[in-house]
Amino acid sequence: MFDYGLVPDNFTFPFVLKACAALSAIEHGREIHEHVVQTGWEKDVFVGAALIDMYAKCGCVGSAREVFDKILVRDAVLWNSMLAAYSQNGHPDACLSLCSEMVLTGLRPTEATLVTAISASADNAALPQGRELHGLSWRQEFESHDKVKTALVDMYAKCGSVRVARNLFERLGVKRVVSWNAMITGYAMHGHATEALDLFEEMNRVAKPDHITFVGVLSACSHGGLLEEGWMFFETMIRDYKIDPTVQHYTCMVDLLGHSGRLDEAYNLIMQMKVVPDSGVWGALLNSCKIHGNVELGEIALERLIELEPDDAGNYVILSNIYAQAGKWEGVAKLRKLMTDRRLKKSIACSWIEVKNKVHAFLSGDTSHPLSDEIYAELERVGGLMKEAGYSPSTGSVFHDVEDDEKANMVCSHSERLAIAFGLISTPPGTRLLITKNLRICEDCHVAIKFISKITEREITIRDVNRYHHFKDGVCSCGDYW
DNA sequence: CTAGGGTTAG
Repeated sequence: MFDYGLVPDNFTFPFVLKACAALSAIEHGREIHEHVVQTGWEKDVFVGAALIDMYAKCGCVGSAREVFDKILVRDAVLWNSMLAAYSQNGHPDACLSLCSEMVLTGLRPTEATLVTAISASADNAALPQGRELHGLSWRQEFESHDKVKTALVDMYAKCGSVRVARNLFERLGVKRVVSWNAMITGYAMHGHATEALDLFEEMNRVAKPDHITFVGVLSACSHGGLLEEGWMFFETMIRDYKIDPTVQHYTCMVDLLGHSGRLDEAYNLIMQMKVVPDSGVWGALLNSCKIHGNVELGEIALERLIELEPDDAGNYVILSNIYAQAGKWEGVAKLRKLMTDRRLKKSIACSWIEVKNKVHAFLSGDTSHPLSDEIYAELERVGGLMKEAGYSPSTGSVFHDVEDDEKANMVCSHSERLAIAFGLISTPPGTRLLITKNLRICEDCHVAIKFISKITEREITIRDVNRYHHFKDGVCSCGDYW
């Protein structure tokens, strides 16, 4: 175009920027951005939205925001692009606060605004926020839109209300593949394997499952420990549905084999698969090694994980736990040194609970809550009842568990226990407690919470980093492997 | 005289 002496205009840029976005070609994108500035189109909302989207798809949220801030007369699509930029780059909270800012300017949200914001609140596992957006959808008369409703199905499932999700799902006008996928995946993460598989059968009569559907189905099998069924679905997917397995499918299979204790088979599967193994696959293997106490494969998995994500402290901690369980203290010491040398800090454990539409957050050993004294008193009271019922804090491996190993003899002040105690004293008897946590639940807390659920006759639901645990009457829905 | 562009759920 330049060779012909032509100057691009406001219609040219969006096309070119879309191409940059599709290729994640950031250098080209920045070059085009310069042309935009030179030709004076930087205040155009169409060009601006395309620029924001390009930067977002290249992972440069900061640059996207600069573009957004320079445009003072904004339309809804410009806002939506910026919301999506945050959402796609793992900043759901920024997405949500920008959404309220948008609403405050008086601009009417569009379908895309709601879909983006609702999915951000799903990522945040923030039920109050999600509910608020549900209300906003009603008021703006978008609740009947199937896209918005599917986003709500996903949000309610991810925020712990599977039944509400199912209800909305049934009220969808047209169930599209994404809608089925949202519901199946929702059941899977709650460990409701039967419901997920029943829904898959039902889906087959009316829609064609895609590769995401199978991620849901396979993860349902793995969370439910259904080894045979998992293999059957994996094979049918390839043979009958002609879907090539992706890393995500392999991750489910590794998890499935690993959970059943078939670690060598899991390792062999990774070695022979035709796609490049990512941190998810090796992470699944490492986690299975932790469950079954396999030091040798755990070491291999960590080696690969260090190559892929050297700064993720969680991986080192898991292998360290495996060493500790096996009594290999020199291994524990070696990893601890490795972590200090690399200046790696474990992420701080945090749990939060919603009570009366308000979120209360707790850190491990936290004493900052206004009701702190009452919370610790309740922990002590319940702790006494637990001892009578036969609970004794596990020793040994707990000293080096996922969080707070310095104060391991005080495991009873782990963040989830504080959140539970707060829930117990601030809700009527029998109310279900819903807690979200940023890390895995430690072994000891898992045992303890089973006791608490029985003693207090409460249903306790905890969302872990990767799945839900439903504690009821002394049993957890994860069947004790997670 | 006309056309053509940006955002969204699993």
